[in-house]
Amino acid sequence: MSRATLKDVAAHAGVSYQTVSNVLNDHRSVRPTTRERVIQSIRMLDYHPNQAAKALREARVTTLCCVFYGYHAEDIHDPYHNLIQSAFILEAYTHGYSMTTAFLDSKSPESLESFRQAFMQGRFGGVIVVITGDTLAAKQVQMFKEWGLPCVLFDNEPSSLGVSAVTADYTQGIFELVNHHVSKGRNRITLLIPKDDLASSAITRHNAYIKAVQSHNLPHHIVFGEWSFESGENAFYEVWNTEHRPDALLCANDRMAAGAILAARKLGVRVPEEIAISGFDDFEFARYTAPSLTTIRVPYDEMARQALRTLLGNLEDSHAPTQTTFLPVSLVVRESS
Amino acid sequence: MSRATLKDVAAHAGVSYQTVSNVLNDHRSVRPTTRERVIQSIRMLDYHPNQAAKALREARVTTLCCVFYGYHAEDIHDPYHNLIQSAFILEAYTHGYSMTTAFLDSKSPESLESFRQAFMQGRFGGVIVVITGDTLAAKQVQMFKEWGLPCVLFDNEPSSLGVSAVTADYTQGIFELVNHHVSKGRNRITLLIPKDDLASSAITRHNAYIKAVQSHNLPHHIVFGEWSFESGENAFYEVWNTEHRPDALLCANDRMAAGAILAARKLGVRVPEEIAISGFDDFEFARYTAPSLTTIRVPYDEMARQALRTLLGNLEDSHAPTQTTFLPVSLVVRESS
DNA sequence: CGAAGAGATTTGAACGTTCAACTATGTGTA
DNA sequence: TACACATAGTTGAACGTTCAAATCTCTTCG
Repeated sequence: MSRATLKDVAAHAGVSYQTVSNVLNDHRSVRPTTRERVIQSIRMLDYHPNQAAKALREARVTTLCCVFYGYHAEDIHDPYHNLIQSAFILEAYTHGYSMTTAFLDSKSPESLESFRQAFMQGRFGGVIVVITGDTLAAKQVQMFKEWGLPCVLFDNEPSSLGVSAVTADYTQGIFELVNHHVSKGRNRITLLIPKDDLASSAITRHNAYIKAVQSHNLPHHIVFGEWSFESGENAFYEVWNTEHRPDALLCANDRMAAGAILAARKLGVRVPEEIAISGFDDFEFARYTAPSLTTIRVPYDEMARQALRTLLGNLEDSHAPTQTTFLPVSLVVRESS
Repeated sequence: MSRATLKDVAAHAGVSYQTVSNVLNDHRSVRPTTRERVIQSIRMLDYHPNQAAKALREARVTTLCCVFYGYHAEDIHDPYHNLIQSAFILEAYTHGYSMTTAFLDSKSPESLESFRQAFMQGRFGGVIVVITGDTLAAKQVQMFKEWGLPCVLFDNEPSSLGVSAVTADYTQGIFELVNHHVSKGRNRITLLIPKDDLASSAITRHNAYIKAVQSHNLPHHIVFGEWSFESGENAFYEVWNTEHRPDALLCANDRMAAGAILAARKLGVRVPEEIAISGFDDFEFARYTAPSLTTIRVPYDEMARQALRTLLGNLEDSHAPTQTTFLPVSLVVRESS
């Protein structure tokens, strides 16, 4: 019933347990015939090396942790987290690692404490940090470094934190989007973006927008929301009834864009005839909206895989240089523009 | 730099390492003054018991695994998985357990093999299995039992598998929904539900629908889809142009209902005047649709917590009786009906 | 044919914890 | 005073693995 150990395999193959270990890690040379015999025994006894013992002896954990910051119950429906998390898990698997998840809130000291405890207990050996809209979180990342917890930032530029990061080329995406709207004859392009809680990825989009419209000698106009569907809906009502009524609304994510499209329909405003609306993410529901949503496809899955590989690199060589990777994004034109 | 161990604490407090262990597990009696001294030392040295060593000695893993079955890349956007997974993680945390995730496909032997390997390596000590639309998966659950892997089924009735399960009272939900439609004067109520890949939760909804309409002496009519938004859209086109044109379309999940609502709008069919449309789940986007969606709220988060507690119960006492828990659901009436 | 040296294999110790058995100390009872 | 006995604390072994050093077994060559 209980699982086979090194010694069981050794006894079965008629060698010492160290020889079995040598075969497994091909550490010291083993005679081919012996190796074959040991491998046979491993198969027959269905032996699998005990991870706990390995971790104890090697002082190396093969579990990683994905940290979601600024994660409230309402955010739970967001495909964003789901998508990247699955990508982490699958990529970790292929490298022989397990993946755990933690939800942190920079305003809750207890959540940080229980996280630290888990780390100190050796439950995971490295983290990928996903910060969405939690500006205080960056300080805690600094703390991770002090703890000696290897760390890679996801979808965030590390500024001066001194940690590696993987993100996408949002500047490129915004430029493509603005160019697209301009090419369709739009010249009153408004940006809808969250005001508070500006994660660095949002700051990047904000700055890129201003540069992009300026490059076409167009005025910039910004209206503020907060990432949610409802906020997109409200922002549309607000922006439609001002002197700045735009002919293109560039929403900083797909959810707000979906809200704006609904608001337009409720007001009887025709999209894209009277106003073009675009999103940012290219989640599944961008195809559901009526009209379907023009947006920027962000390769979150590829970014996640890259982040995981970067983290593994840091684990192997703790003095690896910190690096920031930018992945390209692409414009997806649909009916809404 | 390296972490404090039992011996470090013992040396600091001037006792033997076993005494420290006794304090931590209050196993043998320790004099209050000594206990206090040890606790002080633990604090000062920032000691945290090493999980790997604990797991090795106790042959007990404090990591659980959440298994998603029938999980294809396209399903990744589904709030369903996201929601329950977060609930698992949070509940596990409060009990001192970590949570991993695995994606299995009953048609892929490799995925099963690498999963088994992870289990044999002692990466997790129990699983919660989430099967959506993978009829072969049930056989693999049987296999888990043979491996000695404690297991709880989520959102699925175990039929004769002999494992515990947590699900919701879908029969109640369907009855409430049908009664609601009837109370609004509807008498041609059609069900939209997947045909193949019938997870037991879908079978339950299917049977409940037939009983419910029969209880009102109404005819039953069923049209088949496959859980997705697109399938809901197509099903609406199909059902609208038949002799069986319904005045209420009861969709087996929210996504199909959202698709149906879009299709109705595209055809210029007024909802709910000409036809009522209802969903099942009550995910966030049920509020996004135009009109907003009448649906059944399924307490997935509470179900997840319950499933995790059931699993922990099985772990503590491996001879605990298998039990199936049904949680109540509730009708949420919105504009679409 | 004996010694050197490489190759193959074994033994001992350690990782940090818990369990079992053992020793030392104090407390009440005959 | 001597004894039993609970209480407090200690030491030794084990969990399953890897690393370091030690031993054994061949070749190969002077």
